[in-house]
Amino acid sequence: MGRTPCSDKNSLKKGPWTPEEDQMLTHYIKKHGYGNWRTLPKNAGLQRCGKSCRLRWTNYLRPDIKRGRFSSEEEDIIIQLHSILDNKWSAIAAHLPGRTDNEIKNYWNTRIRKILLRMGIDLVTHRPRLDLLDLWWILSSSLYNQTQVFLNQPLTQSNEIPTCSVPSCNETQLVNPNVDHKFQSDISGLSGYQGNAIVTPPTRTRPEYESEVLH
DNA sequence: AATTGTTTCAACCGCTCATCA
DNA sequence: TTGATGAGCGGTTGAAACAAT
Repeated sequence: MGRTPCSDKNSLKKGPWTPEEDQMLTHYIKKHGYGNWRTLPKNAGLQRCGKSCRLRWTNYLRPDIKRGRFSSEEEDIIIQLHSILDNKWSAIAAHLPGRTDNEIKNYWNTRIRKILLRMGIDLVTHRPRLDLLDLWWILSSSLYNQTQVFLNQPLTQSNEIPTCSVPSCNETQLVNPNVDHKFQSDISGLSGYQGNAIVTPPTRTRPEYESEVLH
């Protein structure tokens, strides 16, 4: 069915709110409550649609809004709830007093999401991405073997790099393939990740890791 | 100092759901 | 039961701020 955008009607104003508009909306709601959002803008003397007024009020003007950076405790909650609720931002926001769904959604998309991706963690399952793990496994094992063979072998006249086969899983220690230096600093600011995925290199074999971490 | 690239976040859009006549 | 309407949600956009070169 669909719905025409409210701003198409009566050439209502769009874009950033001015301090005057904020004041008019706040004053009206404090005096009358918000009741019907559709009729509110007209009653409050605003050239905005009800939807825009509701969004401005709930995401910015509401007196109980908590502004500023998310604490590490809040990050913990967001990450853990996201693993349960997925992108149900309003449901997640219900557990974080003073935070809006929009704010949490933005925070997830701009910060946490990137960190988890860099860690090689699947954003849907909150588990390590095994496709990346396998790829890294093959590449690193191959490189390791090439190095060992090369070091143990007398120099050939042609200086060719010897070829080698990929070892079995049991022979190779596991580290998280996507850990880099930037990640180390990111994760230090992400105390919340209790996730299922961080592995301390390089003390475990892959089968141990899979049985311990992935299940 | 100027330019370019990246990040952040407020705001919009389109859709679904709930309610009511 | 059905269609109209309002509220709310999640995805996306774009401008401003900031960082890097």
